[in-house]
Amino acid sequence: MTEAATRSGSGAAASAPPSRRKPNINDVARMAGVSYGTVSRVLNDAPDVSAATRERVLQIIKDIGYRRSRTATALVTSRSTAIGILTDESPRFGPVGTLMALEKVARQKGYSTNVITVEAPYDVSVQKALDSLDDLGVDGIIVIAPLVAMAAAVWNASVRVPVEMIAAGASSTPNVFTYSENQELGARMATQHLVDLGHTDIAHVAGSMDWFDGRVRKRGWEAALRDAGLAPRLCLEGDWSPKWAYETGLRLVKEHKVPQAIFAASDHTALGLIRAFAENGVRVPEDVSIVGFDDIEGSDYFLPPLTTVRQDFTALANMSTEVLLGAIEHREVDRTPIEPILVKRSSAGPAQANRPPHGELGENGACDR
Amino acid sequence: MTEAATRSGSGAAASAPPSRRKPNINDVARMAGVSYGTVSRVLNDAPDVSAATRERVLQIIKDIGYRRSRTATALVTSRSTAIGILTDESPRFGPVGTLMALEKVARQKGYSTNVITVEAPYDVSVQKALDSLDDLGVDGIIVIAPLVAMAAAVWNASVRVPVEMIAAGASSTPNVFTYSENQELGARMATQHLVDLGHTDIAHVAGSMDWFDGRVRKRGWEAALRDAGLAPRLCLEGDWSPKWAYETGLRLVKEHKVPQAIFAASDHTALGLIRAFAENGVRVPEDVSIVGFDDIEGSDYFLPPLTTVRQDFTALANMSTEVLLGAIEHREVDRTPIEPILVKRSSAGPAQANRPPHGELGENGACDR
DNA sequence: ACATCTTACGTGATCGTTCACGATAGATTC
DNA sequence: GAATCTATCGTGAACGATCACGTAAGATGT
Repeated sequence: MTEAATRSGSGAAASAPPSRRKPNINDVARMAGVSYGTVSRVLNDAPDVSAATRERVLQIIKDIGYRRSRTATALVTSRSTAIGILTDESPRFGPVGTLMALEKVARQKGYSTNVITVEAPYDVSVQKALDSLDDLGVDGIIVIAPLVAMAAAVWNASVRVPVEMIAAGASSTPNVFTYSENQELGARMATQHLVDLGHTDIAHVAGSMDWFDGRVRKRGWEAALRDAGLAPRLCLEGDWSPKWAYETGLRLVKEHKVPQAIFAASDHTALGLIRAFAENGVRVPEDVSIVGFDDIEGSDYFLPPLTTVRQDFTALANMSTEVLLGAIEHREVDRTPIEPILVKRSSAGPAQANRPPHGELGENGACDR
Repeated sequence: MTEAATRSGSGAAASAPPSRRKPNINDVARMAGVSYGTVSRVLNDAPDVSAATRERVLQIIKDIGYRRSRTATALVTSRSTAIGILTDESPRFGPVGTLMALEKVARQKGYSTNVITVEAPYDVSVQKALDSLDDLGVDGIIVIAPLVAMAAAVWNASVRVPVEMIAAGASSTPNVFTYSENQELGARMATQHLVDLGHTDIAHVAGSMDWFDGRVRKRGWEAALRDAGLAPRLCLEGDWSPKWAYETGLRLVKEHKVPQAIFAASDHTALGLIRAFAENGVRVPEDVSIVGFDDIEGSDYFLPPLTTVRQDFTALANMSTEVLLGAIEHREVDRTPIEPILVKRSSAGPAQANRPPHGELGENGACDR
């Protein structure tokens, strides 16, 4: 642990420092022997300034460490080059990954970010957050809205700037446009993988239908089954928690309803399932194949390592900021959704000939609770 | 999925909307029949304004939906009521939890947040980020600095505003003061729990010594052992990953060096260890007791459910913003660190009489790589 | 009735920029 | 050599607030 400040400026942690006033555009102008207007021109790479003076001004700027005040610029231009990000307060895997990626991408494109988290009940918190963001003068807003209720609040809110919602499979409105990764495709890929392995009895242990992710992953599962000419059978809706999944797994075992294969709506769900099965001598993947969704950290070290679907948050962030910036700057951009990828590990194996699909349950297509 | 905008303002998603200009302080003044100075006074609850006009102004403000421009206020007061948060780009459990909690707490105290993520090499990215935050005009900065290299970069940087670093066990400098949860205590509690269970051969599968967390958790383990009159034996330093822990666990099994009990530096580390043991018939907790650190989501559904140490991120965020705001507003605040809590589940059990501690290895206190 | 003090409000300057114009100089044209 | 053009630069106003003063009217004291 080295000591401290080798650099010049005196830090201000302890108490009010005498630290010299920050230089402004007039200081630069004076030192360069020009007017502030000219400095402003070089700052904005505007024409009408000779190469010589431009060079001189630039040099002074570097010398005295001048930095343009974003506040003043924002005030006069009424553009802040900042975007607002709204997200749920729970630090869930998907939203957080998206958030971090979003900040990085936005910064690379010259935008700073203002993050505000919201919580239920959304109708009040979302409008308040949107207003705060508006106060901050953001040029546009990206809402990470995994929850349907949260999205609804956004739809009903009023904002003066462009709003983009990252919500899988949600529809756009005149006020709010939507972008997302193609999670339905991810779910299809997961299910298709199980089909390819020879399974015919593929259940879905779903997430919450209060979440777009839950809805759309279920839809993907159904679609893949349909494409394969298979009937959807067992489908249980939960709340994403390992706890619920564990209890569900226990019930499945007790009622002898463990299917050949399961597409779990998330890795956490898969985790609970696996534990319930392991405790009861049901082997994965020998007795039941499982594929998850998310590829959370550690999922490659589950017992067994989990076959799952990975989303590319960086790509998602890239595309969605591009889309928002396009709306802000009035240009058309491509909006094709990101495709997730299937990560094959060992929790899903080939169908066993000696273990026929159970036939006593599952009213076609219906999802139990 | 309801339709759209029930509220007044016309959203701006599609293209440039005609949306009426935002009202400013002069609009309010005119409508209330007073001068902008008076409006400013009611805005700031300043004296020298009669109850009647105050009421009238307030009503107008509400009626026309006036909201004060934070930009203009920031410009003239040179205070933004915003704080900057610097964090590592990797969405790790601790930092992310802290980040989310920080935003919420700051907002509740009337501050908005500007988040910037940094990545290695830190010496350049940190100074750049600090400068950006300065440009944004933040009143203070909180750095979530789990990595020693990141903290070093902060120490060497220069900033004009108060900087607080959340870094477990790091020391304060004149420029940068430090605050953190008491992770050493957490590690002591974890180790002490193992001692209480009757174990005498307690190893530490550590995190990375490039992280404060790694350093301080190891220190806590050593201290607890010392207090119990036990000699520190096996200690392996890793990189937090389940992968490394898994391989380490495998090695331990192969070399017959599996200790009675292990304090794992993180839940992810514990996860890798458990898998290696499970694959080789070493039972947890019967053959080896394990306690982790973090209480990540799902750790209660590991096989077996993990005994671990939980940190209260909300409390941490509360205290640390309080400390920063104290520095900004020049008042003294209490700085006693937050205490973590031990969550007892089933991965740590009583020592077995029939399994004596191995004695053939571990050069006292030394940590192997 | 005069001076003085309060209370309530208006006014001007200011923060650090951008932007539209106006002004100056030298170069070019006839 | 006068007129016009172009390149370069300076100036004033504006953005939306805050804050220190200035000032008018009514309350108070003698």
